[in-house]
Amino acid sequence: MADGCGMAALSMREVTKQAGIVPAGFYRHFPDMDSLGLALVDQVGTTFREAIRLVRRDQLERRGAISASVQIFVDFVQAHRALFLFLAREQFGGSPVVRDAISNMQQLFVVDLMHDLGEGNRLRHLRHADLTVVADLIVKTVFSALPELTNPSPNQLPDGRSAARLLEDKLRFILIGAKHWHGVAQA
Amino acid sequence: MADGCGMAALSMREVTKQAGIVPAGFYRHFPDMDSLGLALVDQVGTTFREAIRLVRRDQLERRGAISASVQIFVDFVQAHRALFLFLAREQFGGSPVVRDAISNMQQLFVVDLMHDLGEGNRLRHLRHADLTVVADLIVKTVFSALPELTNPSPNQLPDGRSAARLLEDKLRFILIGAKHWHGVAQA
DNA sequence: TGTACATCAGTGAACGCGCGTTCACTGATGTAC
DNA sequence: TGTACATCAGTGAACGCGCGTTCACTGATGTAC
Repeated sequence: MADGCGMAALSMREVTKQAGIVPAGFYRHFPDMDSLGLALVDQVGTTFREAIRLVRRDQLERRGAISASVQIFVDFVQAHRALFLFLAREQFGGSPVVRDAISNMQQLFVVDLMHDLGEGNRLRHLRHADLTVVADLIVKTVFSALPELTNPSPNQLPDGRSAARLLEDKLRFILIGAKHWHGVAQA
Repeated sequence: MADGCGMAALSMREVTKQAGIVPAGFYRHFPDMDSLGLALVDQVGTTFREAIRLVRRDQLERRGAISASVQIFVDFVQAHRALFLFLAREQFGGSPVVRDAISNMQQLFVVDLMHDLGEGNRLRHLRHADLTVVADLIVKTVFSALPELTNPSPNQLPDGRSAARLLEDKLRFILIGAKHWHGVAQA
């Protein structure tokens, strides 16, 4: 998958060849390719949560700025590049069952993030529904930055800006918006 | 493709069967599946631009609110569901050449949007680089909302909130953030 | 310590199938004179 | 108006190939007694 396409373009025989076993050996591990996909979603979910834990710990211990959090996350993503590449590719394009699994995982992150945001002082004025929107926006923004972040040549973004810096500024815009949000009446 | 997966899971023979011609007939129209993909990107690009034109005209004539713009866009997407479904699926998961084409198209939208945002009065305080970030954030947010917007059962979002309403609020947060942004010193 | 048995990842051969691609063809439509 | 020719979307048969899946098998490792 490192070459370019998603799992759909990958045959079971290619997987076994890469793994160094005979095609029939695949069935000793998974009944079909969808199960492999689900196992990978599980793995990337665990890894992602580990990254979140790192960021959160940094926030607690050092009250770190956004830029520090993003840097921690980006480094983590690049250290597990293959796994996050899988996530980036399959989040929309994968088979329905894999896509659903990723979507569920994403929803868990949104709920977690809502709690985190709600506990701080800066966003106390947001109602539950508003927090949902902000958390969903942040999570989707991070997910849609994954293709750039997993790109091995990270300097090809317009403006010469790095992918990490771009994500950082986006989050800043969102959080400033959340800070100045005063309910639906604003519409 | 309406069933669930992306183009990668689609064989050329299935396409011809759906089109009602014999497999060999495919080559009268495209040399390979990638060319079909590029043609579809072209088509969805034209359609997308038409949607943008509609929204922009509404903004000029009626100084419409965000909610009106989003509604126009969402209606348009649902009227061309199959095409935007293709866009949603292939934006990350497609073959490299299709993905690049979509990414280029996206970049054109960002540039256009930067001009639009820069011409208004509300965001005059943003520098060029800041405008880039906001425009990119908005475009990516809209693109990542496409899977929900093209979903035939749009009421399955958490909170009972409609996909259109969710997108609307996200854009509001972003624009409020942009309005209150005061340069990198804010970091 | 030694023997008998269970477990299980990996083997290798075989199967039927749908795939992409080729080719010479047909037959309708449009155009030149 | 009529004839000759060019164009070109679609045909149908055929090809070799990689695919997913099956099966009885091997042989290493772990466990019971």
